[in-house]
Amino acid sequence: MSDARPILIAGPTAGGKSAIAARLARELGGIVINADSMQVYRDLRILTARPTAEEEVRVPHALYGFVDGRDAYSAGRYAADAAAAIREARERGLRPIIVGGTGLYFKALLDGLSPMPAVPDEVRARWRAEAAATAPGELHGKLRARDPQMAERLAPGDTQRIVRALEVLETSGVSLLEWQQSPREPVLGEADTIRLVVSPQREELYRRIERRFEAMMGEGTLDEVSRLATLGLDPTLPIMNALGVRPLLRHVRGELGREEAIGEAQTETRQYAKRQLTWARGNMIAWKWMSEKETESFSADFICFSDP
RNA sequence: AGGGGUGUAGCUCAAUUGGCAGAGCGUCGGUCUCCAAAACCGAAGGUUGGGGGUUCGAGACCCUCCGCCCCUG
Repeated sequence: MSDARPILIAGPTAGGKSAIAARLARELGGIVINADSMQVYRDLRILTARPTAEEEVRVPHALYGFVDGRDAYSAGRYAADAAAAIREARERGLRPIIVGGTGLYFKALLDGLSPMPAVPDEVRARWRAEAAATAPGELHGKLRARDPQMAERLAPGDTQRIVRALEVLETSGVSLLEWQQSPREPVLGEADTIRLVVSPQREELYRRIERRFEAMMGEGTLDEVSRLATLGLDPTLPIMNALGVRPLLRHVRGELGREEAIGEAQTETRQYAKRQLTWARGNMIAWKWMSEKETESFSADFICFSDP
């Protein structure tokens, strides 16, 4: 009998996850399912290191490049989309290989998300506008007045979460804390998965990040960023926060030299990789940690180590 | 070679003209239940180029050596 458990592959950006996922999918008869918050968008294929069209032909892929950059995707939508993708993979007899760098998306799959009210765009927009217009501590004060327990848990400068708490409270009349305490329903049981964290040593990882960004420049990422610029998107949209977008946009506008823009983008990427590793250290303790190199010899006896 | 300038944290620069060596960025660590490539919190880091002198006290003033920059020949 064959093992059909989904394989989850997490780890820092540029660490070599995608290559492993594609190889496993090929060898095990699987489908690569995205777990990356930026690779869901159609725009910026090169900059977000999304698989090429040829790769998607060679091996089945799902949840890549299917969201418009004008939309704000979310962990909640991901949990639903990934559940559907896993279901469909099983119907097609394909083993799910879920790969990506977004820790929260894996958490949403394994722990589930508490049910949350749908916040109307109007409410969300109003609180965000208020957040932008007031001093950082002020918004926290408003939350403390309405929901002291929730305010207690949030740093006064953490505008994003304060806005979230305020919008949920306003639309539902119930504290976000209460919503969060309601039971969560995982998409996948941890025991029914094989989980890998792939990462080279820090120094090697940083070298790879720097090399990869140079390669992206060579592949024409500047063109896709220029194209993005012409869309005139709201700068607060997630796609506009993709690593490298800000410095490259400034370069396209002539506000920043090419080398400086590259340097800033590489720095952003290193910082992100560090955050990913911090997340993984704290949240992926029961995962199998390995470098890309270590994975080269493992696929044959894959089942051995993963099935103690 | 002569003249001028400059040297402070990994980088860019402060230090009320002699009175406790700081900031931003970077680096490192952490938080995190629906924007997570986000948002936020914290920490380390210095023989102030070297040596000598003046002074109760020197990053600052004096001497000297070294490095870098500019001008002149």
